[in-house]
Amino acid sequence: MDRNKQKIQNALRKVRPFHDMGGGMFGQLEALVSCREYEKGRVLFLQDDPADYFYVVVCGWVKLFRETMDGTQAVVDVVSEGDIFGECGAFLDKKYTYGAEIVERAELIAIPLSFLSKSVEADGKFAIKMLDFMASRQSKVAREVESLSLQNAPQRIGCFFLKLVPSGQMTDVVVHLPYDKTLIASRLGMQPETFSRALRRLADGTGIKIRGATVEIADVQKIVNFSCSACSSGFPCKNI
Amino acid sequence: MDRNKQKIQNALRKVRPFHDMGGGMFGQLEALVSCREYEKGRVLFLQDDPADYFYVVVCGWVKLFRETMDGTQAVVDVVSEGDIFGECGAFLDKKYTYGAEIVERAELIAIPLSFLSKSVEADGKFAIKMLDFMASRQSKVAREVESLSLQNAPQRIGCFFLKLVPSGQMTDVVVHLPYDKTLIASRLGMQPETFSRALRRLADGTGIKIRGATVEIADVQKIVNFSCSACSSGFPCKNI
DNA sequence: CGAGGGTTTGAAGTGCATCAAATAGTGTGG
DNA sequence: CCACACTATTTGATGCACTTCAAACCCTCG
Repeated sequence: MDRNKQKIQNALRKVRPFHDMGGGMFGQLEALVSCREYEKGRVLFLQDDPADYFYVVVCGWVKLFRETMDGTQAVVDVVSEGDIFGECGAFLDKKYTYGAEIVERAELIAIPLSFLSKSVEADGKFAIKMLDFMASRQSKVAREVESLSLQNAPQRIGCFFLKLVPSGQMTDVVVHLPYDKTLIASRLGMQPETFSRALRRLADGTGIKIRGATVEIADVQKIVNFSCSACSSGFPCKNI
Repeated sequence: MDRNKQKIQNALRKVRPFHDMGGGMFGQLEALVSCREYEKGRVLFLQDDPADYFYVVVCGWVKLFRETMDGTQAVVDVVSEGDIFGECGAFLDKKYTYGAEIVERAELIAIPLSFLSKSVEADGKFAIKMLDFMASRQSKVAREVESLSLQNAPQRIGCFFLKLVPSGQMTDVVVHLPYDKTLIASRLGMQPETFSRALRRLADGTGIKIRGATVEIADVQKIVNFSCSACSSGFPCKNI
């Protein structure tokens, strides 16, 4: 039990807008939350479902998506450790604006949305932190829009890889694709076939080596040159 | 003077998150703000400029954009009456995350960002309203992402027209394009030439008539059928 | 009236999607 | 440990949508 509390506190410390949450606030929170494991394929909620909880990702990957009337799916985001999702349900009509599905076995902390709105209302400092978080999230999404309209398929993949590279490392990096290539493809707004071919074009242009789900990057700068000229955030473009 | 105050108060009443602002808050505000006219072409600020003010649009149109290293421009949004912009500068690094340029002569109210952060910190109810606003803004941008990846050019234009139709009206609507076709094109992530041709395809498919900047829509439902099947927000999809 | 930007049209090229099929990879039960 | 089923990924062929470049047209405004 105590171990679980410790885990939750550690996890929250890494997550905006909770990273410097005071002991008092944590005290209120710990009674309310649970940390659980979820299997791949599990659907947490769907778009327009009434919303009660939002989630903090401790580990694993979660796909956020929307579905059109004719059945196609658009991937809004794929989130992981240190991200939160579902917080949109605290506002608007208390409905989720996207669906959420586990794509790699994940541990999640579920927190009542009521806790979030109460905290915002009662604690001005926390409200600022929350707004700060929302603003950065928004600028992240704005960049997605830009990326879709200004970068071609190989460039978008390069951009995606750059975000996986530990910051500071510029040579001989090995990164691991965090989830299916098919999902990466739809995350980047392209078809799986296009992804496969674009990946080859990227490799030809930057000298990276692809072996299954492993990518060996000899020179990070080559990817920067290849991808970032068509993007308005210079490198490093990690989402603030 | 008094007339100006009246105008500002009326304008703010139509704008989230200020629509039901109390008299006290307005009292603090009125000393700080000004309402001015700006000519077409005027650049208010650029991406990464240090931010002091955010703006409320009383009338006119303002383009929000980002520029890449190779000089291309991505239009993030084009806002008008009832919208605010630049509020992102209150958070993050106190920098604007996009540039702003007047595209149709506009009247704007400039409000110090410090007023915004103080109000959020001091007034819990207002903080909630602000977050509500940010959440709806975000879901709007998420829809843009979706729209870019799931709808083709003529469908995106149809979607754009639907947002110009007064709600409820379903037959014999005449709408007026609010700004240059070239700008609409880049707002929708396409080239002017593509816009021109796609507009014709839309007209062929839905029976609308284009005369210069005027669009005559005999049957709104035809546009809905044409555009909305590839979108996850049903009609009406006005941005909440 | 003439200059300049906005808009349309034409022709040609590119990139991505689609359909179809082969191949690799993964987990299953025998 | 192998055979099988099933999924993920790659490859090929083809078509369409959008872009690009070039030029004409239109409209407005000095």
